[in-house]
Amino acid sequence: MVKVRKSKVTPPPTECPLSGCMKLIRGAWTPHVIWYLKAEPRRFSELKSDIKGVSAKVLSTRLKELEEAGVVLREAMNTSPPTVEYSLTELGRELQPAIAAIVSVSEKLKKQKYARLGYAR
Amino acid sequence: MVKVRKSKVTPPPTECPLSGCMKLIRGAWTPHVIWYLKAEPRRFSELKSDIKGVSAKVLSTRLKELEEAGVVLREAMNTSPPTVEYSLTELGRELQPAIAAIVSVSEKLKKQKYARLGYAR
DNA sequence: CAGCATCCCTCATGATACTG
DNA sequence: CAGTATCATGAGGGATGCTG
Repeated sequence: MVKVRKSKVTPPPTECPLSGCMKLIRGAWTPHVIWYLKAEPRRFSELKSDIKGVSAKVLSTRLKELEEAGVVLREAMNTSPPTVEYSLTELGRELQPAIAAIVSVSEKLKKQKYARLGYAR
Repeated sequence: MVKVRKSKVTPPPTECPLSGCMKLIRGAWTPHVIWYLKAEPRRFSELKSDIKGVSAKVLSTRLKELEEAGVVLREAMNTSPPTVEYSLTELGRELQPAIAAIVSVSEKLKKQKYARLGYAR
């Protein structure tokens, strides 16, 4: 009989903190949005062309979710034609390094994989 | 006429590095797997009970993907009954802080939101 | 114990068209 | 420009049952 060992990793306090994490980065394009907002505020259509392949509907949905979560700030400018600028909130900016770290790891993994397969040259 | 400003964010070298990122953390349970492997190797059924709500099928799929990607190491122990231990590779371990950072931000956002709504007490 | 095979079903995404 | 409405699709996920 194999005994199930007790996990040494403490589970989150109330309910899964990872759930919150998942809600934040849910959606295929969420990392892209945060990525492209890192340097400066961007308008809707700018983001849409920054992020190749995203549809207006999905982009709009993500932006609304991120705004609701407190990651992104939406600011309608009183110009003609009307423009809207999106930017990262202070907390939103804290997500940037995390995403960068994941990207970095995935880059290293890619290289490692090529080497493993002998595609090094 | 509104001019579309050039983005100052450099797009990834060859093709979207964020795609690689997405592939890494794709799947609802991927962060959980990495989270629960951070301290020590875990067996399949241990992980399954660590991660409440995950099905064997999905867990198995994620583990296979992560192993294929080079994030997780699978080691079959020659015991009876057979046991299999999963652990993080060196690069896999680099993902841990990133996930922790995202969790941290999501916790802060949650508190901020409660405060905003007046549920502070 | 450690999975794989199957069936089903929901949700996110994509495309298209339209509005303020 | 900055979206919303509607429809169609399909991949990911859950449940169950079976194998080595």
